[in-house]
Formats: sequence, C-alpha cells, structure tokens
Amino acid sequence: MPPASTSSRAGKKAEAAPPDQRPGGLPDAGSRRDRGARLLSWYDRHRRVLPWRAAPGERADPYRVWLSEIMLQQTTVATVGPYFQEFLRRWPTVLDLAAADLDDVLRAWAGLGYYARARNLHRCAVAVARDHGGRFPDTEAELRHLPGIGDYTAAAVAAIAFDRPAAAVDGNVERVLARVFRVEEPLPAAKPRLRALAGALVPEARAGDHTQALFDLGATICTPRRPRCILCPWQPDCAASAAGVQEDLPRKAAKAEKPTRRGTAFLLCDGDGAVLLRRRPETGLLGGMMEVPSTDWTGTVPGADAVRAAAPLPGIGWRPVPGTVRHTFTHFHLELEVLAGRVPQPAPSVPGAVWVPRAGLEAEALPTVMRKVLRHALAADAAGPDGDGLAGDGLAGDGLDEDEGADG
DNA sequence: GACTCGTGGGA
DNA sequence: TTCCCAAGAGT
Repeated sequence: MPPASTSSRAGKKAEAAPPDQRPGGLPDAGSRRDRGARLLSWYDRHRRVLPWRAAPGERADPYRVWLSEIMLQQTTVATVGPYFQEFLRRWPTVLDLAAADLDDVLRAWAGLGYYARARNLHRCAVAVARDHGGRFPDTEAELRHLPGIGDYTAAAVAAIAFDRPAAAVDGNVERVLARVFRVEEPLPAAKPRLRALAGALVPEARAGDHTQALFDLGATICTPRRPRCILCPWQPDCAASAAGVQEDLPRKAAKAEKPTRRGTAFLLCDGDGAVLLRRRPETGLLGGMMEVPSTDWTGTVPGADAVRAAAPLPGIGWRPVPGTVRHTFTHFHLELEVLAGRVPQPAPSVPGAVWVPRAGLEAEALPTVMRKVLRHALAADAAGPDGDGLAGDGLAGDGLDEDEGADG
C-alpha cells in the first residue's frame, strides 16, 4: 500500500524544473500522476509478450502468475520459459500441482536451481488447495502467508493477477527507481527507501500493468549496463540521467569473496551400467535432490582416510577419472575429483542409495553440478584405457551434455 | 542485517 | 577467465 504522498501541492507545472531536487525524496502528486501515465502509455506500445502474461485487457490466471513469479526469482526469462511450459503442461491447475508427488516436482525443477523454491512451490499448492478451496487468495496480506511467497511475490501476484495496488519491488524496480530518484545509498541499505518510492508510484487503476511496465522498463531500457535512456519514457524525470550518473546506480555493497571447496565424488556402476545415486538431505544445499556419493565439500582436499570413509562400498578398485569438475554456486566454488568403480552383477544393495539405469538418469532429480560429474566421468569411462565401453551408447541421447565444467 | 541457497548467459 | 547479474525467500 502506497504511503500518503508527502505534499498536497499538485500543480507546479509552470516551472520546467529539473526532476526532484531532493535526491531520494518522494515525488509530489502531480509529477507522480504524470510519470505514471507516461509509463502506462509506453507499456501499451512496448509491452513484451511472455508465456505467463494475459493478453491486453484479459484477466491473468493467478496460478500462472504465481508459478511464473516463483520460477523467475533470481532467474532469467529465457531460462524459465521451457520450465514454465512444461509445468503448465503437466500440472495445468494448482489442484493438479497440489496432487503431484514432490519428487516429480523436483525432477521437473532439476536444473533451475534454488531447489527450496520447488519444495515451497509444492507446499504452497497444497496450502491453496487445502486452505483456500483451490483458489489463490486475492490480497497481498493473505498471499504473504503462503510458503515461498515473500514481500515481493505477494505484491506481484496481488497486482498482476488481481490488480491490487501493491508495490512489487524486485531488482528491476530497485534499479529504475534508484536512477530516477538518484538514490546514492548502496543496496541493500537503500531497500526501505526504494520501497517507499515504489509504493508512492502505484496507481489505483491498472496496478498490474504498472508493475509489469516497470519490469519491462528495467529489462529493456533501464538495463544494468548501458541503459538506453534515449528511449525511456521517464528520461525527462530521471535525476541520474540528468546528472549523467545512471551507469553508477544503483550502488551496491561490496560482496564477499567466494571460497573454494573441494571434494571427491564416486561414480559406481554395475555390470549393466546402472549408476549408484543417493538423495541429499531435505534441507540445505541442493536439498532433496539426487547426487553421486561423495566426501564432504570442505576447504581442503580430502585425505585418503576421508575418501575411504566416504566410499559407498568397501573393497572397490577405484580408478581416478582424469580432470576436475568445477562448478560455482552462489557463495562458493567447488572442485570435485572423481573416482570411478564397478561392481559385478548382481549389484549389491547399498543402504540409502539406489541403482539407476543409464537411460533413466536424465529424468532423475539431478542438479546441474551432478550432471556435470556424470557427464565427465561417464565420458572418461567410455574413452578409458580399458576400452571396456562402459558408457556404451548411453551418452548420445541421455541429455547429460558436456560443458566447461571439467578439465584434464 | 548477514548468510544460505543454483544456474546460465553476457560483457 | 572472471565477474556480474536475473520477476527473492527463509533463517
């Protein structure tokens, strides 16, 4: 809900004054309305067509809006596209998703990252089905109570799906407003100020279009680098542009350096090429996803004792796979050495682990880092000195594409 | 507030 | 190669 405007003077249009002289101050009512009208006019001419968006004038489906907003958290439109379509195909309504098995949801989410989102997505669907009769609540406050829905998503769904006058402040909006009002304070300390500015701009009518207009403006005009100010409907109002400092805003606090963690992973195959996998703990990094067994990932190379203790079976003739699998998470780099081994048929059962046939790997809930490990180790295995063709024909069509994660 | 939590693409 | 970033939430 927008805070009350800070001024009652509404008509000082005689002065062609530069935009808000007080950096970071709230706009007066007159300039606010004018800005809002220009933004919506621009949006009507330049709105992007996206899979989750309703056609102009049509009502958005709250389920699609919510699903897209969860997927789009810290994730690009291009990445989300195929996942959104596939989820919609498999689970056309929130009730379908609520009835799905969590593991199926995790499998479908694999590769998209931030896997707590997938667990909360399912929990949220169940809550909507059980507590709200299968219909999303239409207020920001009620939405905010659902799993996986924070301040931003509650406002976005309320505005886009229900046209409520809510201020959805994401990275795009923060950037646009930090520039328009020349907010010099760095993020994240500037967030309260930016939220207040965003709230003051929300119109009573067409709040959903206003919200999406800000997204589009941030995505196509007011971009992080080289903003295209000449095309911006707010350029006449923009304090940063007037001062030529738009490229410097928003300022951001320095980030911590990423440490490197290291570990040893075990690729164990049976005589048919099936791979031994286990499920990670429900919470924490890659929570609930599948993985190949490995040592802990720590700041130092695991010693022989640690490697032996972490091996899924004793007495395996482990062969080192040449090279290193590298992967970068949000807050650390990971370097994995891989040991490959084999057991004869019939493969022994391993507590807490499962044998997955080669052809079934792609459908597993395997995060990208584990697909890198498998691709790396299986490729090396196929080309190994034994020439035993363990990988056989399994690589061409199993979707485990090689990337730059391995060297050697 | 400070951390944790993925991934892929672009400069 | 390295860094930055993308429609953030939970603890």
